Amino acid sequence: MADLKSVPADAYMSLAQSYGQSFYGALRGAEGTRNYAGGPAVLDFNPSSRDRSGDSSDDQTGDDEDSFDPTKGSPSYDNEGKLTGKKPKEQRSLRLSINARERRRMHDLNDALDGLRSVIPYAHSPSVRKLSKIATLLLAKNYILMQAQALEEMRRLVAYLNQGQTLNTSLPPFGQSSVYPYPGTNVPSTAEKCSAFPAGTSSLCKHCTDKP
DNA sequence: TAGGCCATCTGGTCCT
DNA sequence: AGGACCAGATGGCCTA
Repeated sequence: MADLKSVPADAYMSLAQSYGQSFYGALRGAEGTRNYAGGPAVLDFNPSSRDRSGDSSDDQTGDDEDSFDPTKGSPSYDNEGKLTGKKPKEQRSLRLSINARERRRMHDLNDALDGLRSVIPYAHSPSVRKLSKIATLLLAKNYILMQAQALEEMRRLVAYLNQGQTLNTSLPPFGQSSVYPYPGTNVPSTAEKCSAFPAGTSSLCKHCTDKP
């Protein structure tokens, strides 16, 4: 907990602001919402201001042009509203290609996050909700700090054993590092999840924010 | 039903 | 020119 306390609240606020809308919330899972393999993805993104003759790509390849009809679309404009040289169909094709690439990039990012989840001390059973992205990152940071502290502890112990030096007893007993995300168990309760956040309360934790 | 979390699309910027 | 990265916007799903 100590490490998370070290993260200033205004840092969270600035992060929240940078993400806009409601980025922060409860520690919750999203297994039910992870459906990018054929997920919804059919969005009508700001149709009034953009060149969107067809719907959005909703497959993995990004080359879905079934609903695109260049004859129905307006002429090609750039982001300043100026006409561009590319035909609408070419523009659409390019856009779909870019979308697919971005989708792939985000999938890679999510795969990396899954890998991170798999190595941090958190319950991995199917009955336990998957950590959110932000919780994964925060707990990973916790875990790294805890490991660093444990390593330092071991070094001191080795030095003591080798040289007969006095142990620095200010450190907590081995394995009881204050930065360990959820001490004592691998299956955190809501309160334990809550305690992983700064100062005992956090806008990151719905359990905290629901407190009176 | 509101809020949280997410995937996706999109345009902008930077780099190769 | 094309790709990578980023952030904003949007809508869907889920939970309290």
